[in-house]
Amino acid sequence: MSRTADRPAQETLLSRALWQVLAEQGLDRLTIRAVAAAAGCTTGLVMHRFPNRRALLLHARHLLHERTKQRMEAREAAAADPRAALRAVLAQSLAVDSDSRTHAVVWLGFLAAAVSDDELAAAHRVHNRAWRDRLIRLVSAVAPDWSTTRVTTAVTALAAMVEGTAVLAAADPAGYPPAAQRAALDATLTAHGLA
Amino acid sequence: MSRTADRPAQETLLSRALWQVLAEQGLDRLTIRAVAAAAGCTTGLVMHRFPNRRALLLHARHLLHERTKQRMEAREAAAADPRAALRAVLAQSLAVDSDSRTHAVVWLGFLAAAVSDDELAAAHRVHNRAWRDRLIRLVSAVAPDWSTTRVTTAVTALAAMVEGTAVLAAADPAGYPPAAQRAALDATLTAHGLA
DNA sequence: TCCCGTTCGTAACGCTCGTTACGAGAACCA
DNA sequence: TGGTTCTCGTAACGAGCGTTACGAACGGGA
Repeated sequence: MSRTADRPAQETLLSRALWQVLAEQGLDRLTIRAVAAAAGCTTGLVMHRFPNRRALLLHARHLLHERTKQRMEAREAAAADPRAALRAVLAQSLAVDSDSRTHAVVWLGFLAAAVSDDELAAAHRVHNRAWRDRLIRLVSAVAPDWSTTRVTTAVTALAAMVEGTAVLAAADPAGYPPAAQRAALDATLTAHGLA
Repeated sequence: MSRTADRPAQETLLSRALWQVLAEQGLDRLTIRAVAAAAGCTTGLVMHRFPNRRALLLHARHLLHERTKQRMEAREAAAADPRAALRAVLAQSLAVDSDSRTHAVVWLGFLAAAVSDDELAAAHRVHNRAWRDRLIRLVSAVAPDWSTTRVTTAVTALAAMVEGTAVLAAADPAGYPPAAQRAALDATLTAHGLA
């Protein structure tokens, strides 16, 4: 070792810079130079931590997954019963404050990039499958007498509804205020008999 | 006039090339050279029809709107009653065949680009507002006794559900087959009492 | 204290991009 | 038929990108 290398501190510094660039400028402007500028260092350090730009992208995708998982498990654990857990987990996808809005923006960016990038598409499929499995478990707990096809269909509808709300709110925050997003979610849960 | 300039034919040729590049390679790879290659001409012709790349982008955005509008009005006009019209208009947003899938892919690209592009964001807001107004009209026709807040909340939920389904299917076609998308839509309409 | 390995800033290379300038060629008018 | 004008292909420029190479700075072992 030499030259004061504080690895963990640099990791978090670069991850924060990565997230910031991604939220403010979008996926296609996630350049080595932009990350270096946001982190207050030079491209040399960035390239010393990541072999190439692609690794930077995949690390950002990993960060997105980590943050999503953390938030979801915290919400589910804090819920009193399955109904509250289902609503909390679904509401976590909405874009209702600064954090969740940037989260939705970053997610939208990776979703759009996945259509012409096999690796990102594969990552999306894995995480989306896990997300659906979680919802299936929760819906089954709330409505134990439903058939599996009814459960999966309801989960598809619920997942699509919250993700759709999130991306629409990401692109038009003023048109989708938090109250409207929550009202739409509550109306959907009530309509499906899951409220 | 000189040198055999068939304007309308070139317009459609370039529009088709534009759409093809957009569907196959995504918004960020929509370059002058890529469009010229897809159209089988040189960059000179493209730059003679469009002043710059931005005009190309905005024309593509306009194309997206035109195609959406055409498909929606045809479906609504062909419906027997308001319920059928509502379902048809919502189902038009799903990604169930080759055309609607590329449509969803292109729409997803512009949506993601809108978060860091004021002009595209404004265009998105205008068209999304018109889309919501159409849904409000149809839902009001199906459920005339609903309050306006109930109608707008239901419309938000319905719009988010179909757009969410479309973008999820665009990113993971195998995970969201046409039957699953239609089943989710039908379940949602039934749950809301609008089937 | 001297040397060495690690760390990271600096600068360059090649590539692709948008954009511009210029010239060749075809239609049209005289 | 010669000149003019519009059309469009060709080629170049500068900017920004990912990536690489190199060298300076710094801490630790001898």
